[in-house]
Amino acid sequence: MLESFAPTMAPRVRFAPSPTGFLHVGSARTFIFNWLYARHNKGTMILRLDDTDVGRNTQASVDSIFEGLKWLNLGWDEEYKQSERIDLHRKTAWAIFEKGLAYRDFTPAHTGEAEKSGAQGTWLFNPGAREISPAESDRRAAAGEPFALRFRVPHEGDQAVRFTDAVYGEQAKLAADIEDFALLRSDGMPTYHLASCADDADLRISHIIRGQDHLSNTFKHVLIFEAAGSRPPQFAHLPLLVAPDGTKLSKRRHGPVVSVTTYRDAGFLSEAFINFLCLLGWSPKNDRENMSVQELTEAFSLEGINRSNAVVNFKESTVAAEATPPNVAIPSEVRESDFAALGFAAPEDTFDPKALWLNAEHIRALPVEELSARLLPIVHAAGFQVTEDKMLRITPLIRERIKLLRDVLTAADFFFVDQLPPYDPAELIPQKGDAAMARRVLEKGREVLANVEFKHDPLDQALRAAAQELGVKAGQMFQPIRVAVCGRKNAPPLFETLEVLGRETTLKRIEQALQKIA
RNA sequence: GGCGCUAUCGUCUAGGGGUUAGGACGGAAGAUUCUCAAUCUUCAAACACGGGUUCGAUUCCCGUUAGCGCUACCA
Repeated sequence: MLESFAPTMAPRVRFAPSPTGFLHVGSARTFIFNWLYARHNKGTMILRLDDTDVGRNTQASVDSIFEGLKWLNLGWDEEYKQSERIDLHRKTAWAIFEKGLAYRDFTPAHTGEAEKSGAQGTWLFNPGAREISPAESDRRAAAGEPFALRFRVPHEGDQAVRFTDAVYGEQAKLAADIEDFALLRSDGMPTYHLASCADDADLRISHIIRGQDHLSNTFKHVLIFEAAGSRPPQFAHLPLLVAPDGTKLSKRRHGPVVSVTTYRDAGFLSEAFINFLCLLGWSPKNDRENMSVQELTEAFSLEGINRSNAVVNFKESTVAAEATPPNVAIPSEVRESDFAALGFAAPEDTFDPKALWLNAEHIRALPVEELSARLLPIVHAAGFQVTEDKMLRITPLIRERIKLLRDVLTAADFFFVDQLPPYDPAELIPQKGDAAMARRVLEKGREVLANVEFKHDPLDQALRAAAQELGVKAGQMFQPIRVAVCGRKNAPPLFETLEVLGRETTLKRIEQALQKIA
């Protein structure tokens, strides 16, 4: 082959969402795989808005897509809008018509959904439409009669349309089984198939990496490319992302967990989210799982993509499915905080456990300064006043205790507030102890902590010595103090915590605890 | 209905004519520890079913079943 002597060209790939809904996780994964392929091969990443369906496009969808992509923070090299390229699409369609490979169909468009489900057998073309003579076709068109332009699929004989998919291998389908699909609608607007192929050819797309739901459409696309005189690009179809019940992801059925911004708002790190999505339908084949974007880029290849659908294992919120009337659309700006109101479970148990684990891993891998900087705005947004410096000292204490960035709010709350929220005084009572012991421990603690230096080692020594003096175990000494200063039993290590809290706050909270059990 | 695609632990996956079918998440148990978390150790858990081919199939072929996709003048 001649091509084999030519230097291999840098690939050009595209992500082509249609703005008819928010950016969902499946689309995000398609974007990521395209991006990874482009970067791995030093190619070009193109973003193209496939907005030819004017009736269903919304600005809100466009915004949602950009919002989601912006969070992913991967970027792209070129950007196009299909709606600005309609002349090209029409030109392509009429060129195909001129070659005799398309014809005008004056049959009125199917109106209802009636035909869809009841369709028995295969519909290939509208009766009579193919046979209209060129002269009559021209005459009726000139008379202003509306028509759709259809591709004249060669149904006679047993010729097959073929292509090789990088993931699914050799594909062939009898042309006789392919219907005469539309190129131009009766309003003159291009259909998805035509616009997509015309643009792919014009933008010199070398690899089309997209969802498997397009696998059977690809036969039509090959027909269009060939009719337009272009060589079809390399195709690579991705297995679909499905819900735990096996059905495709849908916001109405599955709630906000399918929207990219939900992950962002819940406190996912975009790099963890990307990592998670990459592991769905692709494998580096060396048992690596926790990977940075850099590592993913290096490891990515089309060969690692597998063929069966992958389940995003979030918790099915059946309550919501039943409680939410099916005809009530959930607004796209639904936030994690509204989950409960809508009947969805709390975020920590709705997300795929693996996504949560990866996020925790990525959080721990972040340098303290960076994690702290990411946490700060969340804390501020929640209405707490914390200095950058204090946050920097809190961060190491919670970074192994949070799975989502937002967990900072529950893991470190006692550092932020002046007055601890009310807690059960019974919590102050240590293991195998009683209220009297709790009181003795707190009184001793108050005495010791009034003088000791508020640094880890001196605190450690002083409190342990105090425990010995009182004849209680170290744990019995620490627990009442921990609850007194944190308001709960489960908290970061005591000495580090006291160090950050400082003497004044510590003593004040011990005093309050003492009053609680008085 | 037609056409296409898919089938390994609960989930994501590795593997491949002969393996104790590997890893990870999640689960269970234990160790460690001032609680929680993290960490470490251990355990349970899978080749959808039926036919071939073969000395031998989870792996190759066919069928069945199931799931998914397409079957629009949606994308």
